[in-house]
Amino acid sequence: MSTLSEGIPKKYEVNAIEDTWCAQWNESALYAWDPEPGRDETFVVDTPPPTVSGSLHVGHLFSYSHQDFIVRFQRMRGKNIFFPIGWDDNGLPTERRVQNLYNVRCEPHLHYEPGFQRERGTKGDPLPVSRRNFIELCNAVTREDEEAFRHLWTRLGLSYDWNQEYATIDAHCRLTSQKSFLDLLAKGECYQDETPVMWDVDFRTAIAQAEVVDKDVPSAYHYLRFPLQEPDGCLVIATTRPELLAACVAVLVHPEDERYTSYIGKHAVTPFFHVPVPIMADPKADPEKGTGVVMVCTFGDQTDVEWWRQFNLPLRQVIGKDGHLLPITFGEPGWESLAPDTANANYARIAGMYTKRAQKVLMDLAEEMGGVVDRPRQEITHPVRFFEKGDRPLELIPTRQWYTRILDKKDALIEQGRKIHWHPSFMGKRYESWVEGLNQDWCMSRQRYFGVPIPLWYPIDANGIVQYGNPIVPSPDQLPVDPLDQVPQGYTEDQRNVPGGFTGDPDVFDTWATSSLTPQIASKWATAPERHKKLFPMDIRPQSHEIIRTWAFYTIVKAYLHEQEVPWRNVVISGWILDPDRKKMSKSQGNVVTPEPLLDEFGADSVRYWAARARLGVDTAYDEQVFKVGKRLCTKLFNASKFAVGRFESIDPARLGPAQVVMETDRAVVARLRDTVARATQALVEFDYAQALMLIEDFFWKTFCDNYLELAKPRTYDEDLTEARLSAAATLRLLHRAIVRMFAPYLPFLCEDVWHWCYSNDPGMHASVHRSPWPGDEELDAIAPPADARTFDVAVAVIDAVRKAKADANLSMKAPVDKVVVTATPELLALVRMAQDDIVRMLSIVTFEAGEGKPETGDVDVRVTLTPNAG
RNA sequence: GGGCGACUAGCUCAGGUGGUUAGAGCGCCGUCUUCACACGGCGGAGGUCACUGGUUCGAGCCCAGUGUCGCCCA
Repeated sequence: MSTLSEGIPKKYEVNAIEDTWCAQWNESALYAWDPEPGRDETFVVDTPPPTVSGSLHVGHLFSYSHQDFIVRFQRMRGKNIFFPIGWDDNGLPTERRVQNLYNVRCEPHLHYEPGFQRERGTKGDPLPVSRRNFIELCNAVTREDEEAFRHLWTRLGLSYDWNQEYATIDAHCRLTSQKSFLDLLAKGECYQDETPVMWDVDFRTAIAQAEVVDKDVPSAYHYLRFPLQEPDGCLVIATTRPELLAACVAVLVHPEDERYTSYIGKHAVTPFFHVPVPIMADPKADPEKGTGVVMVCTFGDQTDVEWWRQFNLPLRQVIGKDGHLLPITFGEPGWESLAPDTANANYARIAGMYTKRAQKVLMDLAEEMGGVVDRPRQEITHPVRFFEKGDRPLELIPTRQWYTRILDKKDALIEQGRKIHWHPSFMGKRYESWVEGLNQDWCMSRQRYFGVPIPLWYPIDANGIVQYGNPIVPSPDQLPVDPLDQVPQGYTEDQRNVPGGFTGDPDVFDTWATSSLTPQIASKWATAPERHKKLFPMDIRPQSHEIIRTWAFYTIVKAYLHEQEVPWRNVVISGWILDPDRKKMSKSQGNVVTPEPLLDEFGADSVRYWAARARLGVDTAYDEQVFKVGKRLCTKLFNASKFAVGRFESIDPARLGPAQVVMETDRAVVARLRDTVARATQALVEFDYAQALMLIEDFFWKTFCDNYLELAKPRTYDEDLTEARLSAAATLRLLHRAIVRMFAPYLPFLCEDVWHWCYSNDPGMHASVHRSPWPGDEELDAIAPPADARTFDVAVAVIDAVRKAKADANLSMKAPVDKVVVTATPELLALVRMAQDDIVRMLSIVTFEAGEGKPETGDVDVRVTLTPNAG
């Protein structure tokens, strides 16, 4: 029910309007997608599923509003809208939230405890829980978190089709994600490899290049003496990671570095551990860096990995998956030492420590011993790779992982990016530079729990060795499958993890492996091919710019690998909301503004107005002033609507058709409307909702309220239904009906309410403004054009001059004017005369003279004689 | 190191294909209240359009540099 069912409300009551229409839209399924119309008539959105375990902040209101402006406009253009919404709940953020909330830790070897309960905020050591209990907690928490988002999205008036709701951990998403993997596996695009991978020691999982960030951190070069094995003497190496000394497998110099050419082919001996390592030459050893001698460890950095492969060096793994130094014994195979006892004694001082601590202990020992440190360390700052969500530097740890081939497709992926329209266009460059910089295939397995399981088992041979090279694939009707819970065909549960039996892959997919399929998830690629064909590729992907390298990139990858298609025609990139000091809002910095109080204080329409003022791609500093401006616009629109509607509502709408618009000023203002509609429409077609809003707002406030309404007002007070009064009333109705529709994508609540005051039963219109047609030429063509398009501007020029005279004399705008003399060229004078009656009545002019002549300044010369003692 | 973007009134921002005295909102100053709105109307002050060159009859807009800030990539 409209708040207006009992008539036009006296006051603008934001909350009543919002509650009414939220409920009404939901009940009538106003935004539901219709599966019948063809692809051309449909507008399809690949909506970003928010990470529900993240904190809500105003940035969400901002970018999600942007999508809705575009969608609501397209809906009014007659498009059948496919606007799904999902929740990205699987992955680390949720796990971390559950760990903190319940103070638990997942221990996969523990048994499931049915009916497990745990108080939140329990203190003490984290409680170990089974994998299944942990996942149950994750599911419970995400359900709550989703509810918070659902509530917020509804309040904000986002026009989602809630029938299409999904969550990236639900059965359909798991099925889609697993089917995608199996499809790529069959195509030969996925492979497993046991090779050094970037590893976060706290989360204890592999991660992919896309999740790595470089951070500048303070460090130091430590200069260590490596005695030579054959002749006397020593080499001095500079290293930032002396704690990896036990993992040293070679020493490298540049082949043309004359200082060291004579050493090439000989052996150096590591300090502390007395392990002889070959001295080799390679151009990648930089003579300018440190001493020009570099030690190769397994593994300190990516170059170590390259040298290790290139020279087929041995593997000496000293860093464990948890980041502590592993127990090792010198003297055993692979750990040969010239002095094993000393080596073991030295290593015992650092075994089991985190690398940072081990470094300090080892260097203290070096100082103590003497002869190892060549010169004082040199403090530097250098970039170190971190997991974007991690706190400790990444290590390179050889582990078995699944990969998707992307390095061999860089050119094709860049080509795909060029087929997509990026808004703003320069964002496409970010995609390209990311693809150009790829140096690893996509590692998509994660050693975590709350994710989509990798749908594979592996046979175990009679000796108990897992045959990873020969995975057992589930049948399509088994999906989604959990290989740790379910059994492959031809096996029984009692064969799990025993020789001659099988084992399930314990890992889950990278969360992006599933999120990269949001188009396929929404279109139901895996289960409804016909529906998929109708929706894919999609029209737009709205998102923000920090996830171009992840979400946009991976989605393009998947669409290409599966169907050699682009996932969408357009990407629309929202900027960030920055704090007033232009810093990024983040929970850790404590500068986050929470959304619900803002909606309480200003109302959804005002908050949307604030979002609409920011162009695509432009970061915007948070400024509460803009909410107030939005609120003011809403109030103005309410008041102007109330007044305008009041001027014509007593007249039968059938008598206010286009044919009644006969006066020149009326026709002239309609010409202005036509121009505004054309420009705003063009802007919105190009996704420039901010430009469109400016045009609409300007027309509404200046042209409609400040000038036309005042100019036409006196005529609407005529007692009889004169031609002049009908013309004014018809024009007011026409302009206002268009204005309400043009504001509707931005201010959906207020506009819907106003719409129901008088337009919801109009022929050709829908009961809801949001399904009514966007104003267009067909509608405006019915009004005869003005004699001259400039009439309105000329009238305003005269009005402004009289207003200025009144203001200068500190008079009320309603004060009578004795005399106004207008001088203009014959051409413009004709226009003045056509607007003369309106001007005279509006400004209470007693004598109005218009004469031909050459104006001293401008096009129209206006001389005003004020009435003495008036006002 | 390479790339991208920004730099316009005190603040936040607009300024299609270069064309007369550069715009808005907020803030500020003045003023106006029976007859939609004081969350309003009207008027006003306020800018060497970061800087230096160049192209042009003419540049905030085009070109080449410089600077500051932010981001992306390595």
